[in-house]
Amino acid sequence: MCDYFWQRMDQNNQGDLSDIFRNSSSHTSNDTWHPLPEPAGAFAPPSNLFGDPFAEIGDPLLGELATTNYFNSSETTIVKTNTVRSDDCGAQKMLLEEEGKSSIFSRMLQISPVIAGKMSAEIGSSPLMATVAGDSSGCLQISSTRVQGIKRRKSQVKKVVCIPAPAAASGRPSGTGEVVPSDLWAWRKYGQKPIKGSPYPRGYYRCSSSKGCSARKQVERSRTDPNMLVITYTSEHNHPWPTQRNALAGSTRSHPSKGNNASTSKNSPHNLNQSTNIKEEHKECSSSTIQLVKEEEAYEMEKALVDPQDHDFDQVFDESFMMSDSNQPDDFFADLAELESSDPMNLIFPKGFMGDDHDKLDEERERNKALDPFNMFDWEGGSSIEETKRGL
DNA sequence: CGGTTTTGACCCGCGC
DNA sequence: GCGCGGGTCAAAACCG
Repeated sequence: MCDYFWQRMDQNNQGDLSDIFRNSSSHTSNDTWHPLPEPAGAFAPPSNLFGDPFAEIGDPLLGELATTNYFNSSETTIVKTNTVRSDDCGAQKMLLEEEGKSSIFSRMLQISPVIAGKMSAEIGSSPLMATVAGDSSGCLQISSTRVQGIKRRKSQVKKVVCIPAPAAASGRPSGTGEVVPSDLWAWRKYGQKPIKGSPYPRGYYRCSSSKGCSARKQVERSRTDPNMLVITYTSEHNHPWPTQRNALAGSTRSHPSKGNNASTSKNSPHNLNQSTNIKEEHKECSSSTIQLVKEEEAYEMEKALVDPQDHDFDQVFDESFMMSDSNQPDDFFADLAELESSDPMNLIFPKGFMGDDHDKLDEERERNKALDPFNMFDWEGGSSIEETKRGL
């Protein structure tokens, strides 16, 4: 699958997926999807690794989500309509017309954290608010949205990620009852507020990986679907991904399972041992939803939504992924090893984990299963995994 | 000791 | 100007 993918990436000089990826940096507030003249190939290293994580890297949270069977892609479809509706994130969402094919985006999301990150970045870089979502029916929604009715103090870029809440009721809540999935960034909670109209409070987090980093995120439960967490990323990181969490003390205090080692090792992205159950848990979660939203100033979404470029966009994805299998994280990481180390994921995965030795691929495959990148998506309710599984 | 979470107070933008 | 609601601050407590 991945070979096919990369081959295509190499063969197509225009109009292919890489073009779409690469378009992120070229988007202005008015342009639409269009290929760039650059030759295709492996993804270039993020030009702004220290800059906007939305634009190039993609948030590790998203990447981790992307590399699992989190989406049941075999059941997903791309939906294209001209419907505009309100979504949970306070934005309007436009769905894509149903293609009757497996979702390119879902496959994309399973292919690579990098790709998925880039994909989300591309969508997010669009002047439109873009949403990639798998709804409860298994449909993956690719949406262009525009915030309306959201009060904003300043003009700022936001990215909204909607993910299934890790069994809030049974999960190991923090002191305020919220279960927050952690990503590779170190976040420090600095506030919590009850939100009008929502029974669930909103938590405010800022990046503690680096002093001076202005990246922030807000975590709240969806008011319409309490099983969903809405994570809003604001501002940007001004530093690369942390190779190790610097947050240990406070981050584990609320864990009732603090007696075991997981509570202290969970924060290290290199410690991926505790996750078979987590992986299985999310495999079962076919109704998951990811929504990537990048908010910019008001934009004419309607125009873009009828733009013929969209068709090319879909077609490109279809061509690129029709041959792909849906559950190839292992293969992908094996293939990924062929990529240059400029990939930001190398900041995350130990070299061995990336499968740099193909001869040992098979025997390591089983082991890698336990090292599913999703494991880094560390649901803080580690002790509640079994409860979560029972709940599903 | 250095990191976190918690939580009430404060600040700010917006609508009336 | 005032009130409301959301976002942030900062002290206290907690944790490894």
